Amino acid sequence: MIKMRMSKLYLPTLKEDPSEADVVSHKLMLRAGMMRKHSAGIYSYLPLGYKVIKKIEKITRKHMDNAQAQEVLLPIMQTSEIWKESKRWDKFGPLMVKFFDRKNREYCLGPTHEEVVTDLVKDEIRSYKDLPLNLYQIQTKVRDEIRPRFGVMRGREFIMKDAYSLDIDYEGLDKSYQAMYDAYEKIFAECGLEAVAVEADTGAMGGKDSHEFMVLADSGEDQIAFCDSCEYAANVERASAEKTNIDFEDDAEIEKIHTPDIKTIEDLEEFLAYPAARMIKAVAVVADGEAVAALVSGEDELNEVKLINYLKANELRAAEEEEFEELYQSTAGFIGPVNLKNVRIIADKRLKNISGAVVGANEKDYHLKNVKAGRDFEVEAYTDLRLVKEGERCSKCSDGHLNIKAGIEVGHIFKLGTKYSENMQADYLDENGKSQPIVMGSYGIGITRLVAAAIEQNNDEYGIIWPKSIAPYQIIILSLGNDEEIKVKSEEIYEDLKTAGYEVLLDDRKERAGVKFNDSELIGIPLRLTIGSRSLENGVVEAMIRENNKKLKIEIDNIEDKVAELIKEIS
RNA sequence: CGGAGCGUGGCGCAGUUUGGUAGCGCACCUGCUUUGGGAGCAGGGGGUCGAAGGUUCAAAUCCUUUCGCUCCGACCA
Repeated sequence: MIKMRMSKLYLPTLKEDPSEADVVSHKLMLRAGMMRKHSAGIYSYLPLGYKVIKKIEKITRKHMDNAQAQEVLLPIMQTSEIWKESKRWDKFGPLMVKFFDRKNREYCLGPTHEEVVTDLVKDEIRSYKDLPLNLYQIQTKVRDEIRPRFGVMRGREFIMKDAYSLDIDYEGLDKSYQAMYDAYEKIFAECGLEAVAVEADTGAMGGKDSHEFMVLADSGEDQIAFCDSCEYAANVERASAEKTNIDFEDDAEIEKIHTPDIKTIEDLEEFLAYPAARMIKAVAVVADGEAVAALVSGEDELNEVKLINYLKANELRAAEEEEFEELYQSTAGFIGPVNLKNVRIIADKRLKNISGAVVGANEKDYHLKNVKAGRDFEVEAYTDLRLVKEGERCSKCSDGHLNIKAGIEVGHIFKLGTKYSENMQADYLDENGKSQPIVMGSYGIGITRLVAAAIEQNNDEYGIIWPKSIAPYQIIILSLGNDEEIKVKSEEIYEDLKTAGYEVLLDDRKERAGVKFNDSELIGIPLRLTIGSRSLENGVVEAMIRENNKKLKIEIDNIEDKVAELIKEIS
């Protein structure tokens, strides 16, 4: 058996917070010697960090295998052809690292593997008898993120478990999807994480249903709306709330008003003494090069994801200064829907019957009041475009209200449908000998992000507190002092516990007690056994449970039984 | 890409405003003491001050360019 003595372990811990980190998991992963940065969003994992990763991978494999998924390993280097076939070469665009080989053939480093899987199975799967199938892998993904952040939370290189289900029809997909949903719940639970499934947007993956698995943490980059009464939980990108339409029942004629240098809703509220609900906010965005004005109430915020989905656009960005003139014949701060030419106007459904509204006049320093929808302007469509807010009424049940919390997306599952199989001609023959596209799903878990999420959820002022299922070691033995008897006893206990099947780390370094105590807390090992002259005289060692930092004396004579008992109690 | 900030021994920082012999703490090496909560004393090693160019008798410090990193916004596991 391999001896893991701390004197030989490559574990460079840091006493001070590194200046490059300011999120707790990032700081602790560096301080605990789990990893080191190579470049922005790219890390080397050191022995301790890699051990945790392997633990999570093992748990993931177990539940994937139990769900009848089969592990494969797909190429990291992928030809541009398959991406062009699926029509995502441009969609993923700058997110992909692209390069040419010596024969001038173009490749990318795989940011995800839908294309490869579809390409792989399309020649092998000929009949409905070959389906269903679920293939998964655990592999490094490369995405040239716009902004890598928070250490391993948003890296440019990260380890992901990705699975792809292949079914004959949507009914089969529903089953495959549910199986993955269930497996995910088990995986996160076994990793000791509190994760919740929420309704999600499908983004660049496409498809219809989608759930994200979120670990609630203040440092999370996602906002999630939860109903306090029913089961409803959704990413705010998608969440909807019950809001009444706005109508001031005011038929007065439209009127132009001078509003010098009044550009924001707040300024207007003050200047006109009208509530924000009376204003219409027109947000100028350019979607795939096309000018769009999105209308929401002055008291609401535009939800860009909802807009992009309505438009079926690839890219959405705010209009630039010059574009207000060129594309909108308007001016920043005074844009409005009345007489807005050659611009697609999409409005939030709350504005459907609005009257008596105030809008920009498309002229510097002027607004229009008493504006009425339908009479003074037309829109292409009324649809849900607003971002939900804390406390609003739930759209699923009548009596609940929405709470908004931050979360870290650790898993995401998609019902892809036939988008890839159709674009890439992955067909099978059904019972009637008729060619049908394979119905697909895709399922991801960010393994390395999960490590960070686990730390975000389990830490204190002293360091990491690993849930025992993913801890790099379950037990750490501190051997204090230079006394020969202590060294011998420590070795003995160490060997016994190893033989009993535990993963044990022995701190045999020539360090002072304080250093050992602090390092053991920093690296978050669930159970610590301290062996020193003070306790040894009385035939006991001191145990400390990292979870609650409680200490107790245990007798050396029946140490194995006592350790088993303690480990069992630890979560 | 837009906005903000930072690059000085391995790590954390001071020094830059006002140009004039590169410093502090931690870590590291040697010796002695200490030894259950990040030790003490003594001695020691290590930095072309992110890079390039310029101004100057003289540049970490002033100017120009450039690269990297972090944070705030749009992307995602």
